[in-house]
Amino acid sequence: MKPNDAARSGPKSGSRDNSRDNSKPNAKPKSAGGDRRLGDFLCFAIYSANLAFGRAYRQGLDDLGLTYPQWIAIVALWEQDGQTVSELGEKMFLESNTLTPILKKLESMGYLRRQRDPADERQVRVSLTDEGRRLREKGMHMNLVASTGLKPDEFARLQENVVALRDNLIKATAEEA
Amino acid sequence: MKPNDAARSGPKSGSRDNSRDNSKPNAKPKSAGGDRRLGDFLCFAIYSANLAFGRAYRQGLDDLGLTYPQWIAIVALWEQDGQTVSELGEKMFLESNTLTPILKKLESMGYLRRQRDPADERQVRVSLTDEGRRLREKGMHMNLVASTGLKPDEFARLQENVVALRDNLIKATAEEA
DNA sequence: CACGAATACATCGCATACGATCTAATAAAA
DNA sequence: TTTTATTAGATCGTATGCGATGTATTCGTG
Repeated sequence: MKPNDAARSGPKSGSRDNSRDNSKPNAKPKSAGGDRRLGDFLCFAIYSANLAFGRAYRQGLDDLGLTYPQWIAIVALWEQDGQTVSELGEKMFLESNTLTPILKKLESMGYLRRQRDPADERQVRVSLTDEGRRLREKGMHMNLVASTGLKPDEFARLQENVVALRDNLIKATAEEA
Repeated sequence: MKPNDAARSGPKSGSRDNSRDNSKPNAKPKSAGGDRRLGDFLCFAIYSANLAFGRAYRQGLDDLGLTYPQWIAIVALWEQDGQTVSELGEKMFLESNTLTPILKKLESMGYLRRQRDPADERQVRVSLTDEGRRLREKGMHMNLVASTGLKPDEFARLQENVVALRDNLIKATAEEA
């Protein structure tokens, strides 16, 4: 089978039409209306930084045999055990449609238990098993990437600003509903 | 929305202290080993901020009929047309396994063309169609969320720090290979 | 108590991410 | 010039995110 039947052949002379070369508008367009370059988007900086973190953490997570969201769930449960799916979701900023499969997977791996709350059968309480706690301890010793290249004060301020940004975005998004 | 406290009437093995206290060691554990709370992880701040951005942008993107990575691709191609898949991937921090399906989708929507470079048939050059450019212009006028809640100087510094963080992570990850 | 509304999860479909692997085309070496 | 290695995309399987929807349980009101 051909690797690609589309995108093949074409009138396409050697001149690749860089006619559209917007490489340098003029001055800083900034937040005017939108003709900004990719590098000017804060959202893209966050998006790509998140990808970078995922890759930086991959080795350590592979050693644990976990994915990133799985690890987050373990950490969150270690902080407070017996949370409901909703509560856990609030902390992880995820909803049941995303969280349930992750929790089921972790349960199948033996790291946690999911059980309906007898007091309210709608709710599912999630709690770490001993093995899950051991995994969390194991993760302690693995310093998952320290190479942020930021000075301590920059690091702290960055952390605060990112959190503030996140919370503002969430608030603003919720408001316009 | 969240009336009850967790930790109550757990059906599980009784003696687990739900309120997992985590006894503050003394000072900031920081980069020590890892018994940090979720909120102390910079990676989690970035991760959740990225989720927040995705939600904040969703309405505007829905109006365009695009997803977030699709929109990024359009923006990147508008900056420079006729890029190869690799070049585009470098800017978007994605590889062909992720990028190809996105580009194929955008092609099927009529926003871009994918054609093998006659000079090197291994490469695929991607270029916006007129319709793709129109979409980019349309996106200009939609100021996708301004509510970061940050003062301009904070915003700029945050942007720089996030970019620096990302690049350092990538460099560090590449080095240990 | 009946019954519709609200709540808490779960399921489904689509769209990323990404490791592993494949193919075709080109480059490098023998 | 064969042979081999490298390169650029594409494909596949797995795991998120998330909108839309389904289902069981509980709540609220008459």
